[in-house]
Amino acid sequence: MSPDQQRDTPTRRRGAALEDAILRAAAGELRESGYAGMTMDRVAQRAGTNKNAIYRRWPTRAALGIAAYRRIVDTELQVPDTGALRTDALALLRAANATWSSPQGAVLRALLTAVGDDPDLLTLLRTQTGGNAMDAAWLTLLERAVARSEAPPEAVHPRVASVPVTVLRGEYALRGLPEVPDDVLVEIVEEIFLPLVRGRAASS
Amino acid sequence: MSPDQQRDTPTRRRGAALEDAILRAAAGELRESGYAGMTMDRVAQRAGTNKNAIYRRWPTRAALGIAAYRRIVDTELQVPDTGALRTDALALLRAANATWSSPQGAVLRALLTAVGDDPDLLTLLRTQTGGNAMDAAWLTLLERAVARSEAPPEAVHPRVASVPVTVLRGEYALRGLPEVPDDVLVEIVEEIFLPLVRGRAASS
DNA sequence: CAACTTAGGGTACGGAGCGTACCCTATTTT
DNA sequence: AAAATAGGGTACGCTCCGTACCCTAAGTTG
Repeated sequence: MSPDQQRDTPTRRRGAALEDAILRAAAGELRESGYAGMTMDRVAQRAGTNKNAIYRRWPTRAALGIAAYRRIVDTELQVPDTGALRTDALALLRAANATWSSPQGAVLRALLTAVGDDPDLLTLLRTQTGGNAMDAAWLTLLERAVARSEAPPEAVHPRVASVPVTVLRGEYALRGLPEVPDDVLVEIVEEIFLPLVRGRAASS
Repeated sequence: MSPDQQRDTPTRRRGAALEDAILRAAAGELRESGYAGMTMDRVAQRAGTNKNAIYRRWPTRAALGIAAYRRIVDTELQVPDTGALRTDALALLRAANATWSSPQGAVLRALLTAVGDDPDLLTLLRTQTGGNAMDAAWLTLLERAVARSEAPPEAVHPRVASVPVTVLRGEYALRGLPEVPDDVLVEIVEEIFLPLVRGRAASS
């Protein structure tokens, strides 16, 4: 709740400077109090401005939340390259799980449910979040496995690539939140992902 | 918003009768206005009672919503038996999709997001909803396929059984709500489920 | 049958929080 | 210098959850 902005100077911020201050404040609230705690009034106060300035830029709280979320994402997901598909997949799935179980992940999940009925915001969130980067990572994983003849070429398929993360997300959605234990990750890789890859060999 | 209860008789309902009236009213609201429209005040008014009587029985709106949801579920999911795994799976997945895309499914999804951070309510919802029945259905599907030697015995596994529905749910979660088109269902079965079943043949 | 206990009913309220409306003032543009 | 634009301050309306009182009907007990 620290001011985050020195309003000493009676100079009135405008445009980009103000927008930046708002986003910084919103991101701070997200970090400290989660999405539920990111109140419009609090954000306004923390940014040293008022709700007018916010609503002039974002039509709704959820939109602001998504915009602010970018600021707390430490992106730069790097694709593991351990030399074997199994260990690569496990590493990537662990990375995903770490993200989802972090406080940051809690914010993300809250955002997801908050915009669950607005397709536009939903796709916006997905593009900003790098959920697409995740899929891309799994695809390169698969390509490498194919190059090592560890997997059939037919395994390089977007649906296949998205399965592990989807199942992991399912765990979060159905069970409560705490965190998905590591043996579940192993199970996803060994009981689902690897058999799936293998099974696409003699396919159409 | 029709009274749903004749309060002509000054006879004051108690216990089970009242509880039933409340649940009926809540279910009616769910049907007509969805979970968002299921206001405690409206339920109370519609049941011809007041919020006291409700809160004496359910601690929170979400709990009432879950209890009322049972009433609008037309359960009795029957396991398809077409003679082939592919068509069985497709039929079952279509049934699941029909449920999820119906207004009833919208209520269910709203409930899911509403209780997303309460593990207790979450499991309560899952047991009442028959999400478990779904898994069981997929398992019998697999068992029949094994009996026809259409699938290896190792394919009968809870994780395998839950994959198609999980992926379907993922479609709803990531894309907006409207409805998942049929070719996606076909894709899930052909590109994921069947290869997965096949791939578990020479497994551990 | 009278006294007592329990549970409903009526109603009002506190508290959040979103989104909006006004009106004034500092900046920027013309 | 005048006009247009965008911030700031502040107060509201509105919805809705959950709670608090206080009164009364229905059951329960002696």
